Amino acid sequence: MNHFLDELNSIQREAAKSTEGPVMIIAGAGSGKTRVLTYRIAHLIEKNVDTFNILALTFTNKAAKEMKERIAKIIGHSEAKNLWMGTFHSVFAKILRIEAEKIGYPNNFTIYDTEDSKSVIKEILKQFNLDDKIYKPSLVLNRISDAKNKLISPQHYQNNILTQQEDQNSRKPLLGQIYANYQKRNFKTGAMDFDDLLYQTNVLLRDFPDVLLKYQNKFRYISVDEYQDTNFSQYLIIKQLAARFQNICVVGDDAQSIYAFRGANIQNILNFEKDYPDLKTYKLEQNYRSTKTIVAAANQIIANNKEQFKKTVFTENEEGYLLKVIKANTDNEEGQKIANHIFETKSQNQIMNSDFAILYRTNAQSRSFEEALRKLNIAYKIYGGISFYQRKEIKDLLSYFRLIINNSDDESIKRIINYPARGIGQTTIDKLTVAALEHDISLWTVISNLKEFNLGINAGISTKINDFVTQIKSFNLLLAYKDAYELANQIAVSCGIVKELYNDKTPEGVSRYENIQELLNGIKDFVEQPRTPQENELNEVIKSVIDPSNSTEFNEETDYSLKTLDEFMQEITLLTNVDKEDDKEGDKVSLMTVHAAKGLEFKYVYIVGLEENLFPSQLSISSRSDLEEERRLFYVAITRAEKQAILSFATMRYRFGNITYCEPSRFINEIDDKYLDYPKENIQKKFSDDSFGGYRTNYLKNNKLDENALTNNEKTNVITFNPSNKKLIKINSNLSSSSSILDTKLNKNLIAGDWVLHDKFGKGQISALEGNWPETKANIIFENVGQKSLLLKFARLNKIN
DNA sequence: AGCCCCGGTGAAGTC
DNA sequence: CACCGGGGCT
Repeated sequence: MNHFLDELNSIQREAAKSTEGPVMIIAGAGSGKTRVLTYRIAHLIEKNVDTFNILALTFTNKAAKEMKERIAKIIGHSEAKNLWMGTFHSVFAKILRIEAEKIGYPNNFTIYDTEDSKSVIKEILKQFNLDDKIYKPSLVLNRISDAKNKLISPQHYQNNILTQQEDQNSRKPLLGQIYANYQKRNFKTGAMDFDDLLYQTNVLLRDFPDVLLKYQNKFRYISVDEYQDTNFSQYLIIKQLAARFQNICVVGDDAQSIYAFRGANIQNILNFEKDYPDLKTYKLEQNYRSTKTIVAAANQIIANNKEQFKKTVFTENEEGYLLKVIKANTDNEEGQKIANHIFETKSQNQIMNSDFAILYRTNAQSRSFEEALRKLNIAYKIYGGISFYQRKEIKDLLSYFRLIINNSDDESIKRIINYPARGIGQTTIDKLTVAALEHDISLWTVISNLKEFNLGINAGISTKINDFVTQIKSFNLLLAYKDAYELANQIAVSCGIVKELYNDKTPEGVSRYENIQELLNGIKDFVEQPRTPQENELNEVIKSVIDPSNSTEFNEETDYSLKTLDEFMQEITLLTNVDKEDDKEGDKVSLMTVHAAKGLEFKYVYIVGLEENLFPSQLSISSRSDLEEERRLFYVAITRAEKQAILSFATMRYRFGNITYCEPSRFINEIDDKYLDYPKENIQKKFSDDSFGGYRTNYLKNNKLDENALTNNEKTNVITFNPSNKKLIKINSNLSSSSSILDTKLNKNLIAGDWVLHDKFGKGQISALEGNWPETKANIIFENVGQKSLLLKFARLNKIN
């Protein structure tokens, strides 16, 4: 039988065998990096490295699970079980559960998701009496998140002149105080948000050298997948842990870094060499996934980026099909054309639905594809969107679980104290919240000692609150003695959620009821799975904490083999929708965002909505580094394809309830014509007189714009009218201030020979005009900067005499 | 306390 | 268009 390393090419094999010291593997798209990483770990184990000493960080928990299974197949299940594998968040959440008390958190701390975090921020804004239109909760949270990912503490933040200046300029001078208050509150309620899982790990490793040493000794061999997507906080954790043995292997592709928006720092990979001068670098450049055409086109796109490692991805696969470009008039027509193309490709080549993927920039684009596929009876599956665990009914029930595990979890109390309705209204909750704030205690302390506070709550409502507290306490006592399924069931029934949803016979109600059942079934599955050794280790720590101290007499009888509800919660809190997906159910076309497609591959890949302001997104266009990230995203999209990539765009689409006109994405133009299959006129005739694809055209009167026929939306948004083709044009209000629209409208009257003054380029003369308004380009010879070609609709010109 | 309707406002990507 | 929050009504 072949040895597993024989399945690798020579560079892959060298990389896999290079186990000692710092290693960086730059892996081009489709170059088999997962395989290398997997075999590298298998090889370590074969060399008798204890699995207990291996840590592998992956991008999703699903990836970790798959890798573990592959390793188990090579070296055996009992061995593989001991490996620590998972995402940064899940691995360090586990370590924090063990060590939490050192940094002042309870071991059973709650993990807040984004919704919880925003709710905390809203409350702080209320307390500080701040306008949530200026301090938008999502913005505030982003700012806090950025700070944490850069390991900037609240104190540090408030003392830093730079951050203070930035916040002054953005009219949000109190952000530092909000940040400090946010951290204080969460500490008090025993809660960590996603960023805390990394931030607090850093605090732990910084302040407790003995803990650092313990984990340095434990994790002697560390590997990090998708290293290009790590942020500073993650970078530092790795650096600290690897400092003693320096057996650190990072794998990544700078060309596929697409998470800068959440703090990922491409410099981590570009600078890795500086941290480890005796680093060994391997470049995996042979692509095994895609055709020559796809690889060539992808290389050409990425070459437009300045910041990158030099590498040459090549393939020995066949030449393959050209990249097909599809033009549609509307978003609906785009859906139809793509669905038809899938239909035809299938019927000609006997291809499975699951060989097709439709990738879009934003989740909101999925609608037209769903409709079109449904019409043709093609099965599809949407990935992403709202995750199972984010659904209201699921979060409601999980909030009961959370509160039972950690009584201090204020967010959960607020969520469920009156759900199902038990007559505890907003006025009452406000009174409770104020009391908690005044005494600097958690909501739970207030409601469980209600009679000690004189809150002016009438006797009837007080009884209801006490009943609620009693119920939670009774579940609390059962936590250590019932398995997760039994207890979850009991809670779901006796809190009234099951009854509430059962009585709701609307389709939504039925679906919610089913979701609750699905959750309970999931818990049953969980209970039936035996624990891994790591889980056992964790379990012992946690059990000692959640066991109520007033019932020590039962300790002897405690059955530690029970899988309890708190364990279940730890297991699922950090699962993402990607992790929960089960790809094996049915043969379906995949619909997902490009981000979600990272790491996947399909025979036929449709990259849709390739329009300026959509892909690349509007928000990226003004900054070079953001635009480069969009380009990497496009690169990721194209390199998912094995046989053919199909690119599509629409010339108009509905956005914000308005018709907007779109231009084809610059990314299409960056691909050489020799790789593309499209009729040339497709691109040129952007504003052709094609049918309107069902959109309204009745705003004309005597061939002129009839203002009265515009919808309110159209009126309030900035709309101009193009007399040459009789169409409405929405000018994006983000891009042009209202004054500049007036200015540039005047440009319409300019003719060759006119002298103009430009804000930046100074004085110049128009030598020629080409194209019809609003696409008119002017060739202008400036006195100081020479010849420029400018689009009149954008250029800020003033005519001079 | 709870429901409904209205209007204002807002869509990138995610652990 | 879709969601959310506020206000008014029951």
